[in-house]
Amino acid sequence: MAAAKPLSKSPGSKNGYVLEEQVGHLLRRAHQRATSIFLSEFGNGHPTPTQWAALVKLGDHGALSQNHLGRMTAMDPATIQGVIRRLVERRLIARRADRADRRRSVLTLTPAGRDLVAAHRAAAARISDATLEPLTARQRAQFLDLLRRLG
Amino acid sequence: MAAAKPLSKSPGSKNGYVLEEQVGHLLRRAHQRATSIFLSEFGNGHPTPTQWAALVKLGDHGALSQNHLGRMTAMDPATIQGVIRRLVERRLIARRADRADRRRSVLTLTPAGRDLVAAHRAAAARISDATLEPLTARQRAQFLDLLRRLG
DNA sequence: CAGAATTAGTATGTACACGAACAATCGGAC
DNA sequence: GTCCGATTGTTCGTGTACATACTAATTCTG
Repeated sequence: MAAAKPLSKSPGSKNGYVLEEQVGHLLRRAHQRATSIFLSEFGNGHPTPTQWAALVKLGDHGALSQNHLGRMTAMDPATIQGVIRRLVERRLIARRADRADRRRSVLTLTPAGRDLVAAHRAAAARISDATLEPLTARQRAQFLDLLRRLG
Repeated sequence: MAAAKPLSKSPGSKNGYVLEEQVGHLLRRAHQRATSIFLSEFGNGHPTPTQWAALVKLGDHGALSQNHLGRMTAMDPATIQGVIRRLVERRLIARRADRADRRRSVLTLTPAGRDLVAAHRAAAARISDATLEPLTARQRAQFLDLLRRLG
């Protein structure tokens, strides 16, 4: 017997490999959920998660080059390029040439960008809370700790 | 004092909101890392994580409609559409019309698809292991448990 | 100081991810 | 049996994510 037909019961399979038990799959789903919560809380009025990350970091540090900001927010040069372009188009970030290093452009928040960050800090905190909502306080701390180790 | 200049020291900021302590950011980074490990282990010879998920699920269940498979692998209709299209182009999945329901198309693995899944199960298991490598055995179990609750 | 290695930023191509809108079809209420 | 709501699959638009490849500018090294 055996072969062609799918004889297994629930999620299982021939071997012990069950998709929904794999870290990668679970991480993908958790990330999807986090993103979805973020977008619904921030409304369609933009700042996506990565855009928010760039704005916050720039607010914290004042002025950074594009690639430097990318490193701080875990985006490679090709990715941060698009994120910054859209934020510049929306006039939340300003770019000017760096006189000291002509390869670089210096990024800063515009007044509108600063306002937006200030206005959304509370919502951002709520989002983190909502994302962890299924866990108890102790579990949250544990989870964040383990997630950080995985970095 | 205070105002315009970024006076804070390390990652911190005016308020208590530190980007690298937020779940969403940590999940994004962890997911990036998992994807990167997956791609380097599977080589450039394709199956991406989502393609792998679709292939495995289809191997486990034998025959499914496209949207149904999407639900099982956590992909919305628009996303699974592209994933399946690419797998059909690579002749790893076959689609035929469902006579009972003319909206649906039935998906199955081709022999090549079945072979690929069989040949890569071991590598897939290694990937999950490598992804959890920074954690001890107990931490891994804990982490997976918490991740599942977050689903 | 000249050449080599690095770094900043851009462009292109592929692949998720999802909202929104759509046509075709199915199922059930009546 | 017909209309209505739900489902299947597609397309479009926007936004990550990354490899690769390329230019320009800077820094390192001999």
